[in-house]
Amino acid sequence: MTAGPPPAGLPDQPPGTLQTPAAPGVVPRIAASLRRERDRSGISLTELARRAGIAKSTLSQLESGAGNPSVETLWALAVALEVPISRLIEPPRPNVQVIRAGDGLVLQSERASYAATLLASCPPGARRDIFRLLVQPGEARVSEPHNPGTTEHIVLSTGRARVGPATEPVELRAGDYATYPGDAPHVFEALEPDTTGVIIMEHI
Amino acid sequence: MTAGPPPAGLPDQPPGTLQTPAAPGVVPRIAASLRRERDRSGISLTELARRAGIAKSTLSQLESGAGNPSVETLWALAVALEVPISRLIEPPRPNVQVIRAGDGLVLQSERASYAATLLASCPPGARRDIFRLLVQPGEARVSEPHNPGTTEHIVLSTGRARVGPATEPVELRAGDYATYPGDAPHVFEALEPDTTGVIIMEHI
DNA sequence: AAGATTTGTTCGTCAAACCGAACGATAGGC
DNA sequence: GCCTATCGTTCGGTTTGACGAACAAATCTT
Repeated sequence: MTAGPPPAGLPDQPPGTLQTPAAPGVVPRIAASLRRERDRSGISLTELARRAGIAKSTLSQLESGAGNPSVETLWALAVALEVPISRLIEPPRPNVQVIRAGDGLVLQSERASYAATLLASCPPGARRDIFRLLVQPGEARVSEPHNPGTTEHIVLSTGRARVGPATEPVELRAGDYATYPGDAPHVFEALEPDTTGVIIMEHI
Repeated sequence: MTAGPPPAGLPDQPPGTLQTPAAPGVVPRIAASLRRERDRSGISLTELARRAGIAKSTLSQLESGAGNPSVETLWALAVALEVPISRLIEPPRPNVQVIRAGDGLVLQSERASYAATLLASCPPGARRDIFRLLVQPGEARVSEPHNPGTTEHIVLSTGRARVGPATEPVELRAGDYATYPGDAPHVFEALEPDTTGVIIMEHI
């Protein structure tokens, strides 16, 4: 996105994520994230600090919102918590799903040759969408990049297809599996009639 | 990727037991990322520092590898560069990864009639495993409950199967999708030869 | 009930992240 | 030629993040 002109100044939004009117500092979010993830793993503050190799006093202050940790500190915490660091920094993934909730919703392409059925939309807590694909040979379908951090997984059920990053697609046959970044342009082109598959879109 | 991808933001360390005295790798990666992204956007160091609202001396040292910036600093830079912050911190994710039908780590059941191939093991941060299934008719396979909170999703590719909670399985045909709790006993029984499918095990 | 652990917090110190200014270097403009 | 502008780097000074120790409160032992 953003071929947009660099509007002289204004340090505004988190890139690639949504905006919140009153730009909330990064710090309070990190504080909340640390709390949340630590609670989730059921581990104590002392123990987490020990595993991360940082002083518990530091962690205490970070969780209490006084902070602004260095990347190394935050990285160590992310490792110890076994979460990607982005989950500590970036705002909780907004529901910017292209698809409205509802079962069996079919996303018809402009061309009728491409049909994606939403099987399980991303519920709160999970971070993935699951689609069933049914595609006919023809022009390759080029997908625009999704949210940053998105990863796509494809398992081809039947048929043959050229799949992957627009720059380096690979050919898949029935049973083959491929994964690639979903936040870069990518393609899906059926090479046989009634090519079917499953796509898991994972939002890290 | 038979061994899980380390992509989601953690270094190559075994989750669970780790002592990270110093986080090696993070700072140089940030240095490289900053250079790269700034070059890509074609703006000067001075200008970037101005837009990010930080001293150019700071940015200079960061790009030269001396550093360990605070998150706020790094965030400001990510905003100014119009990239998600993860692009500055995390190692570039690998592009396409393919597991051909027949390849991959196969989890053989006691009975040879059930074969599950691990396609994408749950990387730290993500919370799902993806399997390819190839099952022959015969005795139903009963899975013991997994971790609490686990949800299973199944998309049947070919064949026919009885799937679901042990108490109330349903019959699926090619293309059908089902989801059910994975933390309760559940079954999978192929009703036709060479029944194939995809299982997503989601660990909330 | 008293002692022993473990919980999370607060305080003083040190190292370093950040800043502003000054620096030599390179590239136009008169 | 010289002057000016911008490039990126380097040098003191200030701010502050991270550490270790000491702290009170809760929990487990004995």
